[in-house]
Amino acid sequence: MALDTRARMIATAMRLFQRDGYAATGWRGLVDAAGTPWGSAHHHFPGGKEQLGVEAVALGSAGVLAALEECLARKPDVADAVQAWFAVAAENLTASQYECGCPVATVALETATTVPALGEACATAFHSWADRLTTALVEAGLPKRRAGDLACHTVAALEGALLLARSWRDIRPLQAAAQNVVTLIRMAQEAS
Amino acid sequence: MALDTRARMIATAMRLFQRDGYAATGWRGLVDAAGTPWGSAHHHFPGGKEQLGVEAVALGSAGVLAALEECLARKPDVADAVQAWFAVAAENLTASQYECGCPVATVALETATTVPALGEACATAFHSWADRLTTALVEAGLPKRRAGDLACHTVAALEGALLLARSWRDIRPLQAAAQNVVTLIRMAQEAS
DNA sequence: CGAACTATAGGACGATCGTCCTAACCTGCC
DNA sequence: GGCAGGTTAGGACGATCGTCCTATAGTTCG
Repeated sequence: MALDTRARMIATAMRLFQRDGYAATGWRGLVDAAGTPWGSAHHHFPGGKEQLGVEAVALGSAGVLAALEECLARKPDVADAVQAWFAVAAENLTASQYECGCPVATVALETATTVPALGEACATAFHSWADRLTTALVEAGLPKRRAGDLACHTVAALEGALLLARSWRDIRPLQAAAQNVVTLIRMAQEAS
Repeated sequence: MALDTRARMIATAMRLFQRDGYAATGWRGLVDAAGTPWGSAHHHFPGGKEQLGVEAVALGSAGVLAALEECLARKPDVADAVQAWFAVAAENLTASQYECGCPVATVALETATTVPALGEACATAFHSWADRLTTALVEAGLPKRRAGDLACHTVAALEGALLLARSWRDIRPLQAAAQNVVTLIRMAQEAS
């Protein structure tokens, strides 16, 4: 099955890119890890490694967004949903022995100023999360401007906390970030 | 002058590592950018690229810590100092055309689980900032536990905001993060 | 059956990687 | 002046990189 091979390559790329980075991950290591044929790499991704990177970032981005969506659906209160979102991130981190933090951040930092296509894919990913969060906060009654700022800060806090947690091999930064962000959201809700 | 060459190599490595990442930066590009002799690379860094990485991270870490220290010295109020710290980061980002965000974050994500020596150097860097911030918050009257959590969240917010700002080529995430963190600090001060 | 298309197989290719080596150069001290 | 140490010069070395190619196997439809 062709789709199976392609999808497996993208999924493996997402995992390796977030663990080792974009530059340090090669085609050969990728096809070895994915168990996919080395000969079809360029066939499935005629755009080369850059195309693979864009698709891997898109897949990771969609996964994080889906997790947020599910938290919002499960928890009627926005602050609770955000808390749950951070908990999912912490769970993924520990379950992977601190290998899988954010599927976008590593690639984003590596390619922000040097590989335009990848930089844009990462920027889009971050925007999609912040946008979804913004609408949720607006629906919770926050003024649009405050909702946007708070959503932006929430995404930043998640990313930074994931970075610290991965570096320290300790999920405490995620817990601290979640607690503080929840406080800010509750405060903003009361003020509106 | 020997020290001059070595120091220039480390400073250039710090800049290139944070722009392109650790894996994507090679010795040859480094000595070209630094204008230092290619033949002395291994002479000054017998530990190889890994040693260069550790020293570059240490230099970057010291720079960020020095900036925080200066903000704390200049502003008597902790919240004001943190605000100024974020402003310095934003200034560095725009002055470098969004190339220089955090000198540690890129390397940290790339090497957290794969290059122990570098991973530890990055963890130490983050800890040094959080520790300094914690003592400042304790001196401002916060209970130790709350000070630690807040310091951790502040560092995470700075890192995450730098990531978003670099990706979006927009310093607004840094401003939003600063504002929210300052709010949290002021609130904690009032509660104590 | 056989033609048309997609996927796999496996490797060639030049470029670049990090490491390491030897010869030359410089500077200061006997 | 001569000699020892640290520094620079420049490149060799094998490994690995991303890209691209031809040949084979599998599938789809006439």
